[in-house]
Amino acid sequence: MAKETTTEKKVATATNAPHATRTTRADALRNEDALLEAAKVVFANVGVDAPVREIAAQAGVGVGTLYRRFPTRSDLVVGVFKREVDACAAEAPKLANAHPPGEALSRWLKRYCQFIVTKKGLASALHSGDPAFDALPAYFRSNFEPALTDLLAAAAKSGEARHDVDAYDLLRAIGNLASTGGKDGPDGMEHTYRMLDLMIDGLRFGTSR
Amino acid sequence: MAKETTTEKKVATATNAPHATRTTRADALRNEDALLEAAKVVFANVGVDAPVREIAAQAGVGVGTLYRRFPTRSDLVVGVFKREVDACAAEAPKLANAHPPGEALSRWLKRYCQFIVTKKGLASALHSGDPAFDALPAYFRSNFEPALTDLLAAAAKSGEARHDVDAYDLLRAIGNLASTGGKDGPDGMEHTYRMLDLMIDGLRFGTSR
DNA sequence: CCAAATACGGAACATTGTTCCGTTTATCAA
DNA sequence: TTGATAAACGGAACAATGTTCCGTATTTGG
Repeated sequence: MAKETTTEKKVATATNAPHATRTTRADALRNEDALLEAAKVVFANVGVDAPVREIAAQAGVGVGTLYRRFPTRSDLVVGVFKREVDACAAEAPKLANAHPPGEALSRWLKRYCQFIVTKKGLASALHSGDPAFDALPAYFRSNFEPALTDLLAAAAKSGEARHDVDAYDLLRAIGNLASTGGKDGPDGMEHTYRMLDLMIDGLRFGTSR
Repeated sequence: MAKETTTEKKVATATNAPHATRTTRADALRNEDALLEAAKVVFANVGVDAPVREIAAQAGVGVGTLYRRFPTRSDLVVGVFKREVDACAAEAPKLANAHPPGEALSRWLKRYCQFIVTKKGLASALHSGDPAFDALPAYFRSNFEPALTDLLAAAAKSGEARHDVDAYDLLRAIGNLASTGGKDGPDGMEHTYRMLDLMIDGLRFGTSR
């Protein structure tokens, strides 16, 4: 019968397909994630030129494993960047579920600020001319723009934001705002957050009169 | 002589100052220059991350000598940059002596274009955030602006250039012009030179009416 | 020409990048 | 469950480069 106990993902052809393609091993997936997490930490602490060994150690794997998954440093940088973009973008719908539209919007914009600031180290690498990074701006936009568009639309609908603000414009504006002043300023990120609040007030202006 | 073995570095008696400061040795000066010249060539061929050994070899000295004179790579980059600025700026008065004012002006601007193009490799290093490079923009300006100001003034006086062009504006404009399009374009530097000629024509416009 | 100061060269050491292969482990069919 | 096998692992070994150190050579001043 249907053998529901062995719900293998691979379809064996009628008689036999000895070992066409196995599924990627579970430990490999785990290690890939551990490496990205480790790289994120080490990049933040030591910089994007941190020794490969240190990243491997932080991930608890050997350098061979690192090189197998990420043959070049660019691969690792790209991986970390995309992972962080994914994580940040993924918070938008979560916040939208957990809070009123205006609150969700302002919380996510703050989260986005943090993303910008912590990725400042990577930003310089992105502008290094390495063609491996060419696709990242598009990735950035294709993830963040829809996320913010939804938040903005919901907030506008509930009267907590104006209707005439373009998501991408806002992403760029806040990106510039947060990339100067950084977390190492005289008062940490406070200045950035104050500027952000100002901008959020601006978003509200003219609504719900 | 009291103690044959202990006459180490005794303090000179009051009557004389034995060797307060010697002049730097001639070979040291020669080597410093050789290192800068070698670094210029190697940076151009291999990039600013070229191996230290290669630069030392090109200069015909040991790595110890290189490190003695330039403890960090930044020191070497700064040295090369300043040396090239000096060389380029120094040509202005020479050209002014050898040619009519208008000709001297256009020749020097062409020479300046070459400087910009060949230093494009260094330019990225300059914007790397290393504080060692902080002083270079000012050095650039303090050398080039007076040089060009003189050329412009002479050309204006002889009716070969208008009077209302600011030297620094012109430096920046031509710098931007030359830094895009570089020597590796489809037709070498020809495009850049054509644009430069256009600008020089613009300088003449409205004169000698 | 001599002695001292100075500079030199490059071997030795340190750090980091990269490859390679014997061993371990997860997968899957029986 | 088990065993064969592909997949993945770890880290030693090798390679490239950065940096230091010190015995030797050269220059300077007298």
